[in-house]
Amino acid sequence: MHNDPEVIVRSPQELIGDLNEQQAQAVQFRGPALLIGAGAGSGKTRVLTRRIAWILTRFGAWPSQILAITFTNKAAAEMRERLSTLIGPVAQRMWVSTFHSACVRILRRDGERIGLKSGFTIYDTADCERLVKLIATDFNIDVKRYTPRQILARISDYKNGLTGVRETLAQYAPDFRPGTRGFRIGHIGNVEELYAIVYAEYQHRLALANAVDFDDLIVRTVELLRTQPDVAEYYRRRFRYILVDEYQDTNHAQYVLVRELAGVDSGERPSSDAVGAGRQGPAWITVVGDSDQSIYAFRGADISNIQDFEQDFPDARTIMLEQNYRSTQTILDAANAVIAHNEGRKPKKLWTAAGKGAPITGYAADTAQLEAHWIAHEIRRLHEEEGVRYSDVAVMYRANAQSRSLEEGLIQAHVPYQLIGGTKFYERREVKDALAYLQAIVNPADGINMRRILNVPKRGLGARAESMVTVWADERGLTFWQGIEQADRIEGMTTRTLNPLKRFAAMMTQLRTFAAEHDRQPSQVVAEVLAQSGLLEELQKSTDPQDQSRVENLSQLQSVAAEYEQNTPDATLAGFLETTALVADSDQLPDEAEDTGKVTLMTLHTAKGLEYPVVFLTGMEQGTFPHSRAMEDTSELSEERRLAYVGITRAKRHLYITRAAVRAQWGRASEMMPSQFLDEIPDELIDWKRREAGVERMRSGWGRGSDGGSSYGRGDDWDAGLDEFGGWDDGFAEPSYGGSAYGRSSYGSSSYGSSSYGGSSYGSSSYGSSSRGRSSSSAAAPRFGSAARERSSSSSSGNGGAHFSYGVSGSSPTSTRSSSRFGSAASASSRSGKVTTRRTSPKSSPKPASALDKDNRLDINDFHVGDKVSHDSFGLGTVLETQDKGRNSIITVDFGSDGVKRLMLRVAPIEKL
DNA sequence: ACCAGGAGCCGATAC
DNA sequence: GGCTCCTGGT
Ligand SMILES: Nc1ncnc2c1ncn2[C@@H]1O[C@H](COP(=O)(O)OP(=O)(O)OP(=O)(O)O)[C@@H](O)[C@H]1O
Repeated sequence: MHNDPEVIVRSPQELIGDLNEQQAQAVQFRGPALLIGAGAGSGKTRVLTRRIAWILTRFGAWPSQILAITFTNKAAAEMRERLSTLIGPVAQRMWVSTFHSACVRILRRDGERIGLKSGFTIYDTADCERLVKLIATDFNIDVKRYTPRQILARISDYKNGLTGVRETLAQYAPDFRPGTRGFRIGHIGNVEELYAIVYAEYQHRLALANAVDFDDLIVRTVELLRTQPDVAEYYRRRFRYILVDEYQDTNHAQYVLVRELAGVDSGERPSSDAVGAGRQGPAWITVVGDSDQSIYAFRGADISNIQDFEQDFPDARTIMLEQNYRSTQTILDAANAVIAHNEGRKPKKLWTAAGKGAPITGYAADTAQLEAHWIAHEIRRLHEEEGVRYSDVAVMYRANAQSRSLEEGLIQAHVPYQLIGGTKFYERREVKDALAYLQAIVNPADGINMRRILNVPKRGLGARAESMVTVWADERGLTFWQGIEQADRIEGMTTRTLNPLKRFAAMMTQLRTFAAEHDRQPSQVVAEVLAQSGLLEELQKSTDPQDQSRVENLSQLQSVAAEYEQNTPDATLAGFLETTALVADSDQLPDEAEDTGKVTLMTLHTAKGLEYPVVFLTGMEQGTFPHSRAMEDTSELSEERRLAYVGITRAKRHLYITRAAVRAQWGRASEMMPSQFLDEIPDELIDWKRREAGVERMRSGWGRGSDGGSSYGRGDDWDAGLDEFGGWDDGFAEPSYGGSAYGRSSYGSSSYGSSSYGGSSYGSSSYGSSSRGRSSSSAAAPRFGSAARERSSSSSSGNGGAHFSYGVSGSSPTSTRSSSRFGSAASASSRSGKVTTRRTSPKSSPKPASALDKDNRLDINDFHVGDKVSHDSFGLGTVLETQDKGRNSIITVDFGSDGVKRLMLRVAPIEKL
């Protein structure tokens, strides 16, 4: 055995001594293909880490021979961290990363071979949408009918399934040639034809722009390996052990990637004398996953990858882990009961030695606000009475939109929290603008980013200028940037446009020179861009209070760049941009050991792989969770159920499940029925603090109490007051609790900003993973103290330099106005579940008419000065003036307190009284 | 070319 | 409640 001298050799005892029988077997397993299948919390990740250490020390592998794939950057950093303690600092040099990061690395090295130049740009979803929109406009495609989103989803499906442009074209549009100028889509007999055409053009333009989208990172790497045998050979020799975590959420492209990297189909024979995978033959593959936790089908994850593993890989073995080390029996029972409702799965026997533990606590609130209120106060109670640390509590929800009311509840109760996900820092407009400059500098062929910045800040280069350059450049087969460079050769260009164009070109050239000279100091390039472009200046001059926080975001961007620079030995501008493209929500999560003193709020999806002593699953309602769009279809519903399973199994000791009887959405209130998942949990596991909401109780009649009412009583006194008095009628419009606490005062300061983006979110933790150690963010010592202080002080932790607070404005709470929407009762009893509840009107609009050809057929001549009219949003008004302009007639109405409005009659939602 | 205001459209989950 | 598109006016 030839161990890497830098690897600390661990004894078997150290590596498997504290594992159970199956775990130990999995760690030591010798063979080309191993699936560690297991239920939640059975130690899969732990086993995977130990197995890596085992391979290194017992099979004599070198760290460079290992490729370990995790689901998130965060998980990669954590695994690397654990490996460091096991085998020493060499771990930092190992390939432990997500599929995407690994592929970027491969493509940066060898992408040239398939036409990707080294500075290639990674488009995010917004960029891709812009590109599709551009194509759609060029091709005369009705984006109302075929939304860019829809088209992109289809393209993504193609890619995840490794279906290439050539195939789709051959099948659906054999005559189309991408890049044909002046192409217009005519009558499409077949939607597939349209998709195929856009897909082809989209790929064509990506190639011209030297850009890739997220899916391409995988797909093009597969292409690279498949078409360039010597490159494939290189990686096959190099990676002798490939390990993949969360294998149930891999898609087809990723599956093929693993196969290609491992050389499973190369037909090469393994060296017979090797202890492990040896030097030749297919690499040894270990995958880890739980089919019941597959929750990313919507982005192509294919559960059959894990289900068929044994058939797919020669000599594959499966080892099941069955002991759960995380949760109490009660929590496991609930999880098992729920997931048992999914059809066509192999039942698992998962057990725990932990004992029953506390019952699950249930709570049915009247509204989402009250749900949040109850949760917040319960968390505070746990903290104050039971000494639970805030950072040991997580609040989870199905969709990001739900976080708002929860945040408000927590703020009111002075519970410090940290929100993970939602709108991301790098997606903010000003940050995206600055990044677009950087992209355009690194890769001027990138037309999307170049176009984006052409007139940001305003330079008098609008749509006309843009299209003139585009047309001229297209005709000559040049890029947009080349068009700009040669703008003075464009005919018919006025000096009014030409001058700013030339200035723009000069500025960009200058910035490019600067960037080339300072490639190792991205932060300096950022600073230069901010100054030279005028981005900063425009915002600084602005009086809009929002722009103040935008300035701070930009300065934050600069400190992020500085930090990247410090933590990355071979820092480059392109490298920096790459890290910004690949950040995920989960990167905002605090480090494992860290006590932030804050409750964590996140979606169920981001919660995957995590664990918390106390978990709140919120919004347990039909339509919310399971989500309305997923309720019709069995397979989507199954996925929702798996998501519920994931959620439940995040809890170690205490699980809460809550729901609201009324939830505001689209500004309207809808009645929500209890989630069917609640019915699927055995009732005796749940201690309902409040089983029915006020509305529901009123309907089923007071006298009877709740439907079988086992545990109604205890703990009810607290909310009894709310129920009877604040709960339903008054309480909805204007909550009676807390007196005037609903007021603005508690929103003051920077609480929003610091809790969302502050702390380690975008500072240290984001970048630790990209290279070396995690920048010692351990400096952020846990602080306790008054909740309020905790919140406002947190913004200064971590990164040196600019802390930023993010606009407080516009986030004032609005108590939902109900306007009697639910007088018409669905007489269902509260726990009947199982039925679609939401009274949203069925979407049956066949052709959404564009606003252009919209006409309410009102005649201006029917209106006279002094007439009373009623407007959908402004209410009652008096006609002041009418202007007969035919189709574009204008009516001026005085709406009293809402002011005087000039309305276009054709589209105005008004009615003559 | 740019701004303001109005209307209508939507909206899951995310690398 | 939030975002984008549209319009008319500057
Ligand atoms: N042999 C063991 N002894 C004690 N604790 C263990 C053992 N194995 C795992 N654990 C603990 O159990 C918990 C769950 O482990 P881990 O996160 O690896 O599970 P998992 O299978 O990846 O879970 P999930 O699939 O739900 O994300 C962790 O807190 C881990 O430390």
